[in-house]
Amino acid sequence: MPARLSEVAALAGVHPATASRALNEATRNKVSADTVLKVRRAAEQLNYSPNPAARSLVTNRTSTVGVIIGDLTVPLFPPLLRGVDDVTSAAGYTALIVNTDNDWSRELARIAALQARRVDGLIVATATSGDQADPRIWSSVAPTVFVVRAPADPLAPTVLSDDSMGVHLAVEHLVAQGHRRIAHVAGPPEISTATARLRAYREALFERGIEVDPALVTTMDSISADAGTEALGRLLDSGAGVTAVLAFNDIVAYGCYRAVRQRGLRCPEDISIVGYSDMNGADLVAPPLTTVHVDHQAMGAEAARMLLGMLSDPGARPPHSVRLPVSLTVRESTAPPRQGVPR
Amino acid sequence: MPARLSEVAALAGVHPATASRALNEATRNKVSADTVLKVRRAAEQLNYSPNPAARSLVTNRTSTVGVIIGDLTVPLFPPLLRGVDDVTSAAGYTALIVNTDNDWSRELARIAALQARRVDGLIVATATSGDQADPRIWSSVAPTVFVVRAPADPLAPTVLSDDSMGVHLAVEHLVAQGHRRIAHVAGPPEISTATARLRAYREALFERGIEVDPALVTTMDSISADAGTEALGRLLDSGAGVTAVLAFNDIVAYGCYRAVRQRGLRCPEDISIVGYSDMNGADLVAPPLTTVHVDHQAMGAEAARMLLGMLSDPGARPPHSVRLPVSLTVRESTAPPRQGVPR
DNA sequence: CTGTTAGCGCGTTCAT
DNA sequence: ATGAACGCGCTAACAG
Repeated sequence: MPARLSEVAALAGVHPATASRALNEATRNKVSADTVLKVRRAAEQLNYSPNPAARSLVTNRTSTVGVIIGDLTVPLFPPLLRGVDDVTSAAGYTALIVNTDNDWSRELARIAALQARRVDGLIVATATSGDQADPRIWSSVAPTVFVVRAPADPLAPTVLSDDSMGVHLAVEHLVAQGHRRIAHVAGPPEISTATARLRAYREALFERGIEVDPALVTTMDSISADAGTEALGRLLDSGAGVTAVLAFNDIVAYGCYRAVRQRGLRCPEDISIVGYSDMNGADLVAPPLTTVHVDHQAMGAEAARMLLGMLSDPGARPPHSVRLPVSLTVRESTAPPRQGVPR
Repeated sequence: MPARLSEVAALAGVHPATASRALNEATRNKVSADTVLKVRRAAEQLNYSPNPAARSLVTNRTSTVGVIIGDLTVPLFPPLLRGVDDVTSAAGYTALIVNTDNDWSRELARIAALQARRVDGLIVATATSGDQADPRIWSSVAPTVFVVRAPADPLAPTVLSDDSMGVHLAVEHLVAQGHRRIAHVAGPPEISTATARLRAYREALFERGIEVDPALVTTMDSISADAGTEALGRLLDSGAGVTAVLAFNDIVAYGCYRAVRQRGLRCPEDISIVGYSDMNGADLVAPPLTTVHVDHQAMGAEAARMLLGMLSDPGARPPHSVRLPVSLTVRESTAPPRQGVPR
């Protein structure tokens, strides 16, 4: 049982109210310098830490934020949570992390649990662009920041990465190596990032004066290695003359590896493959994957900073959404096409 | 602002204390059946949920448990947390997850934060067998269950997986395919699982009447793919005549893949490789990895159950530690040795 | 079975 | 600058 404020006050020889004022940043100036010192000493000596329940009860805040994610085993989430945790815990907040399993009813249940816990704010990484994603579902619970996935309401505070930039970097890299027949294995259109990357892919080719051939795009209806294998397999068998592939993400790229191998082709000698995300382990596969590096930790940190800003100044207008830059990590899954660089 | 208990009571036409009794499982029997009904109806109508701060203040419990892990990006943790979360949240508890980054000072700071939050219990997945790991550091904060890693005190409640069983399954599989020269790329001796697996490796060979050749064991001083590449490389170059390798874990196995490839050998045709953990993605590498499957989700769930048991009956003696069984997932990284099965 | 009373540990008035 | 008094929302002890 830790010490109470009254014990600290007694040891310091002051009234509990004074001790409270001395210990709290905001009210410290209403107390003489040396009583502050006495109280702090006493607190330290007794190893005092305020009872958060008692504090919550009067301040009506919990210093907790809920973080809603789909599936923790998806490799983008651990670094994202790390980023969130770094800034929240530095500010004295605790993150309550919730796994929805990408199940909407489960998500609703967990939101209710977070509400019951009286979280001060919410960081949501599960919003999809299509369905029932009315942002009020979250923001009626507490101030909310969206991250990684775009919410239905474009005005809601959001932290995304720059998909357009990533795709342009990838295409740029392939084109510089001499590729002209660059395929795209796209994600399902109800995922906002899938449509964004597809659009950027077309743009990037167009800007470089390369024919945008619809035959070079396959759309998966789910995101998995198997879907990638199947999708690229079709493309390869169609005789479209592909020399390079931009996969929707790293997992799909792994599936593409398999499709290439199954046909007795080699990566990168016969086909170059570029992933997206630079997930944990992308350097360990064979060949090590060239991929767009997304700094998910920075995204989590930025989302947390944004949310804490909203909490510290509830009156202010919601902050502008941001789109963080990405970079290209070149490894060994890309090389010039067989026939060499045309001149 | 959610409804308060007094409002529910007013709507139901009873005293707040009665409403409280009606709403709480444990005291419900002290109230007539139809007042329970009235109160529940009122609560539902007002969308009542009790203020956890107020409740904590009087019950002196927070219905939270702290979960301490090393690094969330290590793939065993996400499923483990999932297991913890499943059972804790079903019991009305919230898990507070803490990343120590495998940094001891950071761990101490986070333990302090959890203590400040008044967690009811602790699940610790970071204890190493060697150094400063006095279990009292944790158990002085709250009742504690250790999971995945063995604490210094063997009597502390712990959930481990059966390393011996896993190694025996792996060796059994290799021997059944005709391997006799089975190497082991072992982890550093200060990791408790490393010594356990090494011991089991020797045992398993011995029990099958196979020579235990010290030249077939390399010890890494850190656990990484690079260390695995380097370690198996030495073994391969030593001319010890290895036909199969048991790696400390999957990551190390990936490193072993590289060592094999670098020498122009092939897996599994020239060298069979077995991993340990069956981490996310082990089915996606080439060749898909044969590995000992550890059910980390089950371990997390079991640890949580154990902890909740301790919390619900503080008087009882601490529960016995358990060691959960593992299984072998056979994929394509193992095959009979080149010269075929000797008879 | 139900109402009354008290108090959990704090921050915040309002006096002094 | 400090002390006194109050109340946040809830459960527990005690009456009736």
